[in-house]
Amino acid sequence: MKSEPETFGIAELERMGTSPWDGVRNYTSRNFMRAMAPGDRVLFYHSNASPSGIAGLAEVARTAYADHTSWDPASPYFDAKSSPANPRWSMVDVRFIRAFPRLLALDELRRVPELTGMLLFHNTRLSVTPVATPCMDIILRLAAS
DNA sequence: GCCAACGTTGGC
DNA sequence: GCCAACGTTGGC
Repeated sequence: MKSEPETFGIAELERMGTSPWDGVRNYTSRNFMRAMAPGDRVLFYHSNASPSGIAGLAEVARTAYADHTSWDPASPYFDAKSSPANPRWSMVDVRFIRAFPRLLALDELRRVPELTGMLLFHNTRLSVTPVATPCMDIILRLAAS
């Protein structure tokens, strides 16, 4: 799951413990969130950063529910086509597990042959993408090395 | 700040 | 339902 660290980074999640992952306004990403189950591991990716990359590990704490920021006119994520009666957008809750001792930069990840199939590299505009278990294991091992 | 990729909108 | 125009994301 991607977030711009200037807006919401791994440090904020650590401070909060558990946080709603609100503001996703892309159907593909929303659907990936709807498919998540509590306990699913989440890689926290810092986008639009220098460098961008994976900053830590979290987990899904609550299955998808309506993203109420979508009908809040004061929210930057407001969507006039969403309402409490007809919520268009969803979010999950995410719980902090750990920050990696070092950032796994996009550049480094791209050079790992076993990871080349990751949707992260192929649809760079998706803020939520699934990670295959073998990729997850490789990444967690990289983070520990 | 530029630009490529791509999702969304809306006219027809 | 097509597709051009436009907006957004995100790497660099």
